Amino acid sequence: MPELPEVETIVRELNRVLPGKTIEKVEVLRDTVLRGVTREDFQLNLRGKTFQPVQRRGKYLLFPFLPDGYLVAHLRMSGKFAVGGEPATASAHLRIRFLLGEGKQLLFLDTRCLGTLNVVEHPDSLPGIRRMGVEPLSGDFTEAWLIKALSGSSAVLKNWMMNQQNIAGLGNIYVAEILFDAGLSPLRQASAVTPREAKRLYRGVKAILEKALEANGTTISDYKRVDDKSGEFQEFLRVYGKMNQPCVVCRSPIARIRQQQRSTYYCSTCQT
DNA sequence: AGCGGAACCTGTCGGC
DNA sequence: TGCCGACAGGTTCCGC
Repeated sequence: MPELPEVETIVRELNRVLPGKTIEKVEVLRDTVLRGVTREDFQLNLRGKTFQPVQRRGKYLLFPFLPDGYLVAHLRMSGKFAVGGEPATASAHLRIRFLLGEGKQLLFLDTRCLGTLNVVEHPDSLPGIRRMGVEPLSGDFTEAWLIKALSGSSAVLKNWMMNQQNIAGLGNIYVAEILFDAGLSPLRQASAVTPREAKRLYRGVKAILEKALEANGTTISDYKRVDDKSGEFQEFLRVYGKMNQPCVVCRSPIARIRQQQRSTYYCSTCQT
């Protein structure tokens, strides 16, 4: 489900309510969302902890606690957070409930149960975070970096963009939209992308992510923000999910192919 | 190194 | 109506 713009939107919304709130009780309704930590340790570690500002790294949410330790969450395909008033929430997909006092609560819901929650001393103890690539909205992400990184890879361009060890936080929707924006075929070899093309790609990454962030992310089927509102970027999608629909630029039908067991949508005329 | 396949789960949709 | 396969904003492990 969520990629960088969705996770960043959720982080911002959690930060409007969570900091300063203290966890009085943790209810685990589904053990399997806990990774590398037992239910007992999870509850013991978090009880009494006070939330600080939430952070994001790639698609991970980081909840730091003082004097040390982090709750680390990954939403995978269908995970969601919700902040509720009264504990009347009777969703069949409620997996973890954090009671915060005064009737307030933080809920973790996940239809498919692929999402994960973890408690660690430091986020880098998780390989997925330790090996995370550059943050595309940070100053570390530059044209020069992208040109060099692409030239040193033997991967196919779509796969390279999806790899979190290269650029952090991109996923199936935004890679499709970025490659369309840049006019580059998802089937290209990364190393064959010219510096001129890499600059287009760089601008595409920035432009698409910034616009998606401004729109609070994309709601296709069930992504919901913390307050249960939807994102609006789906109004701006040009290729993702548009199989056989006319390309907005050249009117030829959008193609769907398979790459790494995922659907890739693109215009074979505009993207070369 | 990088890719395909399978696995982790649940739900929905389209076709027969 | 019911069954069955395909598909879904993700990641990881295994084998070639």
